[in-house]
Amino acid sequence: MTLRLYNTLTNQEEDFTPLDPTGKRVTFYSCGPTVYDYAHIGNFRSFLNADVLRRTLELVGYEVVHVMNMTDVGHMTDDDIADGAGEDKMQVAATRLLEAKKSGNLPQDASDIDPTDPYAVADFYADAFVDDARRLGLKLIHEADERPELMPRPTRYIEPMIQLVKTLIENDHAYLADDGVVYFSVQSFPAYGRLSGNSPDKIRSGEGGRVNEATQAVKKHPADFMLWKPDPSHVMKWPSPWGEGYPGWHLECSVMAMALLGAETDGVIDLHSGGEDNIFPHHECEIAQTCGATGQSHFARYWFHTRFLIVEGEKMSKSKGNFYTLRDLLAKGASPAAIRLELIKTHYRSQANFTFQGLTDSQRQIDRWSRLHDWLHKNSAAPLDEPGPLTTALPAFKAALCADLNVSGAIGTLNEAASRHDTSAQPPAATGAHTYADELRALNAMDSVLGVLDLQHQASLAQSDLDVSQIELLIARRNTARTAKDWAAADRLRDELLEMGIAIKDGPNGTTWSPVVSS
RNA sequence: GGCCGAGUACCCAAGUGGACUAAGGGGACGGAUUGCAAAUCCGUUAUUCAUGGGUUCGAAUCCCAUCUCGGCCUCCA
Repeated sequence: MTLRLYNTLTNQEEDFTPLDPTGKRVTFYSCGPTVYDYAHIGNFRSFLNADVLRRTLELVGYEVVHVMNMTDVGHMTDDDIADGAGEDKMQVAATRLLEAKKSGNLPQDASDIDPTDPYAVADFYADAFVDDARRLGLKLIHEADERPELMPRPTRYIEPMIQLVKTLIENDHAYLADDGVVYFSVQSFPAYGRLSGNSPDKIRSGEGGRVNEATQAVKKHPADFMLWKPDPSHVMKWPSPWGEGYPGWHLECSVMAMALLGAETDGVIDLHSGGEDNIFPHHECEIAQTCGATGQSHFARYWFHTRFLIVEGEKMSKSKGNFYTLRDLLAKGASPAAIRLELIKTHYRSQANFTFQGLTDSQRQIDRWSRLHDWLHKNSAAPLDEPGPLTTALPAFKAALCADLNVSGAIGTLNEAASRHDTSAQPPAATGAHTYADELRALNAMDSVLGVLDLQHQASLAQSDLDVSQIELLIARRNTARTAKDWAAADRLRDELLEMGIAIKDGPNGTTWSPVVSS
């Protein structure tokens, strides 16, 4: 089945075919997090969509080499290209950690880090990101346990960055300006603007309100962007032919993608993903740098961008109080599986609205799929006269994903099939050659892309963090009261559990419980 | 000012010219079940797709205009 994907480069949906002559291997680079702070759920929507794309590629039979960087070079808070004004971001992070340490608010796992060491700060947030990403089921994280090079760190690629800058100067794509900074010359690269539509003649310098007048003057064109800035005062700095300083922030992706994925293809890779804000300037500049050095017509052949997430109908911002990290949501009792589903269920090219209602919806959805999974597992030996509904629906599920990752459509086909199984009853009598194990396989194939059932299973194991014995004691006392028909006492115990954040359900096979999510 | 998206039921969200008398989930309502709830199971819930025109035998889907919302135009996923 051919995957159709929207390519930002051409502004249209295209058939996806990899560069690999055998048509099997796909090279995929994702712009990952900056590690100056905890990643928020908007970041994770982008990373999760990349994960869904990667899993879809695998479902249809490709072998994916997926790389995601973790940006640990300390950029500036007002990082306009020329000047790097403002504070060093790594310095800001360090100060934040130092203050937290003084006030005793430092997270448990950070109590022994040295906030004055920028590498330690970066490591701290990088580790936090890996933990978060693991909880949300990013497949890449598990691979990176064995192959850490799949999650490269720019600070370990400074030398090839310097090499790239040298090459660009030799090719007349870059120049050393009067302020000592090396800039890329956008006018030397006619394709500049192809990805974003912001060609040099269309760019209104300073329209975004963030450029520095003084630095614009030394550049040949206002859109020229920094490749190397000498600055001995920067927290993270390295020697270079242009003085001690730091690299331009677009450089890392070009260098690491070429080194890890494009070594045998002259720096050309199949797929590159990021958030919509990466289109310009970040990815535009990556293309210019990379192609300027390789002479190839393409850097990535397909560009995949996820739209922004808004929260409760509004742009997410700290001042509105709707800014959430994964940790914030977990603290409110949301499960990683529900968060994952909530973040992937809206088409990646639509703006998604994250809501607590949606989180509840997603959790219920997952509970139903889990119940179906358990039921199929329990009855896996039972025969079916014909291929079951999930088995029959699997091609339609794949087809939906192949239509530019129509996750909602795919979930629709799954639900339609799922509703044809009555999980509250025994499987109907049959004698055919098919079995419920086939149905289970189909469900698992679908979940290999959605990636929620394993997370849900892990979460139910992790509930042992709660005081289970206390909960079970209260439930036992309540059931004793119920047997004695002491309804008042039973209801009091139920309320008590609810106050602890535990909802209980009396089923035909006894009482079960689950944590309540609060908004 | 330039470029790019979006507006489908109470909410989330598919569908992008003909099997649409518009998927799926949540909610709500009715029924089964229950000490009462919750959960579960069954059923019902948009003659209509922001608005106004147009193209067409046929439009939620194409075109034009209008309104509304969002993003990018050198911090940002």
